[in-house]
Amino acid sequence: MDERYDPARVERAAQDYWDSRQVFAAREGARGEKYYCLSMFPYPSGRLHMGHVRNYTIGDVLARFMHMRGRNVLQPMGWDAFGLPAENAAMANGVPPAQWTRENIAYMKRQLRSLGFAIDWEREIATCDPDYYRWNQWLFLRMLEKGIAYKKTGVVNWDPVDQTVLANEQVIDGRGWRTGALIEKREIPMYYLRITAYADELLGALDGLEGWPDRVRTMQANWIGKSVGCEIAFPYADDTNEVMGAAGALKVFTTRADTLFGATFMAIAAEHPIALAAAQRDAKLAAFVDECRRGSTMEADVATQEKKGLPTGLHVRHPFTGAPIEIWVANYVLMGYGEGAVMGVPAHDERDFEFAGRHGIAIVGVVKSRRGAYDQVVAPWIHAYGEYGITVDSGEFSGLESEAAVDAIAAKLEERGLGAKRVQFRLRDWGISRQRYWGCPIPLIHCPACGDVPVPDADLPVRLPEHLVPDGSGNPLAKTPEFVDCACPKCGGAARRETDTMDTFVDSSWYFLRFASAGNDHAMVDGRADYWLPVDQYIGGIEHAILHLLYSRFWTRVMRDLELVKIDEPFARLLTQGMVLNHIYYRQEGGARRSYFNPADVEQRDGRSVLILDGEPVVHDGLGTMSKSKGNGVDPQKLVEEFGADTARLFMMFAAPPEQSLEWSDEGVHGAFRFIRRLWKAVHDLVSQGPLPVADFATLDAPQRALRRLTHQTLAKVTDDIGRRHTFNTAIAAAMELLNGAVRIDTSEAAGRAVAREALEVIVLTLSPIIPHVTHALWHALGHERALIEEPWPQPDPAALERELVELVVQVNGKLRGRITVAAGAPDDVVRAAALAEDNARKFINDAPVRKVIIVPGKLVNVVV
RNA sequence: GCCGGGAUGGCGGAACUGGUAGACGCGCCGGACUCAAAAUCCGGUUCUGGCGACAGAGUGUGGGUUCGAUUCCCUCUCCCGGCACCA
Repeated sequence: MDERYDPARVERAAQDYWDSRQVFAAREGARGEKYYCLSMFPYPSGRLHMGHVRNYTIGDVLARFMHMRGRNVLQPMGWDAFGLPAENAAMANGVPPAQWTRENIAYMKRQLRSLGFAIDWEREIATCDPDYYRWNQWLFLRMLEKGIAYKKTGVVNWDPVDQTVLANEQVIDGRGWRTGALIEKREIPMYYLRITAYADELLGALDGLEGWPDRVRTMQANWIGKSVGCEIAFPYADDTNEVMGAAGALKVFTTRADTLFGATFMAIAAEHPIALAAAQRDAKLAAFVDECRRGSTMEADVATQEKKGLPTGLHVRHPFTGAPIEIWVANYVLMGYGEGAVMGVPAHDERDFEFAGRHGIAIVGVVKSRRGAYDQVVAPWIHAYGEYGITVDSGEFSGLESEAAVDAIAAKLEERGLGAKRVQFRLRDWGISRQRYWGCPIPLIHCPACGDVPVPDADLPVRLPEHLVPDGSGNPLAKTPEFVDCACPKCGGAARRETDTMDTFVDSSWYFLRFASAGNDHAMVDGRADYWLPVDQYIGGIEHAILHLLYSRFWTRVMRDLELVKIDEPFARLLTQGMVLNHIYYRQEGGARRSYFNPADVEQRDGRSVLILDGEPVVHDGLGTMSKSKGNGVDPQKLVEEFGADTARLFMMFAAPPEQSLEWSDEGVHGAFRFIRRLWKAVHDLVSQGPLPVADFATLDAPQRALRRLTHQTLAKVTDDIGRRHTFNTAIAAAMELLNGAVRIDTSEAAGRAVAREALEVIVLTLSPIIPHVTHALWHALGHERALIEEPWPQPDPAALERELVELVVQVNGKLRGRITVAAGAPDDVVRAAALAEDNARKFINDAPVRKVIIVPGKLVNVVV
């Protein structure tokens, strides 16, 4: 054994061993119970960053741990390879997205390999490969047949200068990132997936996902947002009838039908048909509708913008009193949600209250709070106004509890055909059309004679041409006749191919199934998926808590209903890793464009941030997730080259528990390296003292017994920390303590060496999932023939854990005053007497009468005086 | 704005079910080794007072429950994630 720890040599040797024996190639039915361990696959942005290292190390630790516990482990890896950054890179460098993406994949794969992850690379997939995305297309056609996929219009960000659709990310303060032009909303036809048809099931099944963090389940439940309420139709008054050209009614949805008699205005979206009709004869209104059309489609922007509204001069009639209620156009009402209209009840809804206050609309209180006594609803808004209570001034419904009033009003509305109880979800259908090049083509053909015609299965995949280079003005597919021009599959006439591509969330909604059916040319999934699925442990960033995970749950159910898989839920257990954060710095360029700078290139000078290169200031934009678009990623490559993969892995796992977000800093990386070197030296020193003795643990002296106890305590703790708690940082800390104990033991005699050896072996075995390379070498050095990866996980020896004496803390009135040592398992009266006799405690008891003594076994005694 | 999460020494963090606050590591200070430096090893390190034994304070803010609160409840502040076309 070398005296010096040489990470590069050690890591090459270990990786060669694993590779040459195909240790991580998973086979269906081999070994014990299956364990499918999956980390979210990366977008191939160019280089790994520390968030990836964190994510994949967590997965690898669990995969290797379970391997040692005898499970048949599958840990695959692939590439979420379609998406916007490839198009941006193409615009910047003139390189086709396909080439850029494949080069990135090659580089990042080398990086992943150098980190020594126990991945079955035979199952690797990239979503930009036709062999993969043909099944997106195939399933989309099945959804179309079943009515799960359908076409309707949707709103997009339109850049009028570039004549192109922008992603939300490309809209900065309402302007296009390249052109700086004011963005408009534009309605275009798109394809949608009917996820709302599964809303109830997706919500209900959350209860059964016990292996998921509560916070994720809560977020999903809130996102689906089931509310039971009432649909109410307000018949048009004569003026509205006239403008709309026919009699009708304005429909709204409300959860507070009990406040119906307090409705003093109606608010409709700018795109609502009544708003459009009214705008035709009112220039001011037309200008306002136009203003609403500009600006962001993002909910966060809509929710924070100043709430504006304008009266239409038109009215509806109250369904019970017949009183006229004026219709307003409001910028906070969204056409895409509910009916695109809400009833305004200022007395009992905070947002309506503010709106009414600003526009001088009447406030009519119709519910009296049960607890808070208030006579009248007056500014400022208080919480009690919005509470349930007893209805007043509500005609025949007065004097009811709110809950009863909702039911009574709904029943009466239904009787009159003016409404009914209804369930409303916040969740909207999933729009999957993207007006972009680098994605999976939607397999449809538009024929002037036959309409929208699906591409026949036999013609799949519709291949994406890979040589195009986008220039920022629209989708290059639309300008490529070889792609667009085609024959109609039905009539054979000239037709145009659909040029929209699919949302990349489609790609990631089922990749975990394809890993389990890798290489099948004839089917999307096969029986192997039934063996491996569901994923036993899924690991990924908390930023995916809603969209990706919800879409995957939905897609899996669609495949279940098509009898392609047998599971309902794709992921049995979920670990949501916290973000790795770094500072964000940028400079404003032309248009709305910002160029970002890596924090490593920025320094603080006289209290401001400047670029080291030119000394000019940059704007600090807080902390954020490491990402390519913000330029704040940290490449692990230097770390691996300088200290090795084991140090990088150990440091990352030691820095914080996995679920916690983490501000990046490489302070402390020396500590991780130092620990590995200390462990190496400890093993080296022990084995160089001569042959390792066979242990007789029955005749140990006190320090040796103490070390043995520590060894087995540590083993139990590390097993629990890795296997149950997933707190790798505390597992590592415990192993460090054990090493501190092991190097202090006297090894001049055989018994001491035996106890030290046992301690070192426990460290090597239990840390092997985290630092697999160095432990692979050390295991051999400790005299073992068999490779560490083939060893089972060790069991603690209960006999080693026994102790005769325990130390208890003595408190007086809850304050720590002293310590006593008593026999383990001593009866309460003995413990009590010892505590009352403790010198320092006695000073604080000071002859006062003892009112109570609380004994927490093995921990403390609290004397209350 | 809405939904979810977080805040503990100079720094990362520990305290798992309400029971010793600060494990482990970094940094820093002192010492050993060295011609010297690096590396390594030993000791110290929440703050205040005290030579010390020890005492007082202390887990973002303000309140509450409890014999006892970092942990439970309420209020506020700041930070992070998501908000449907970043992935």
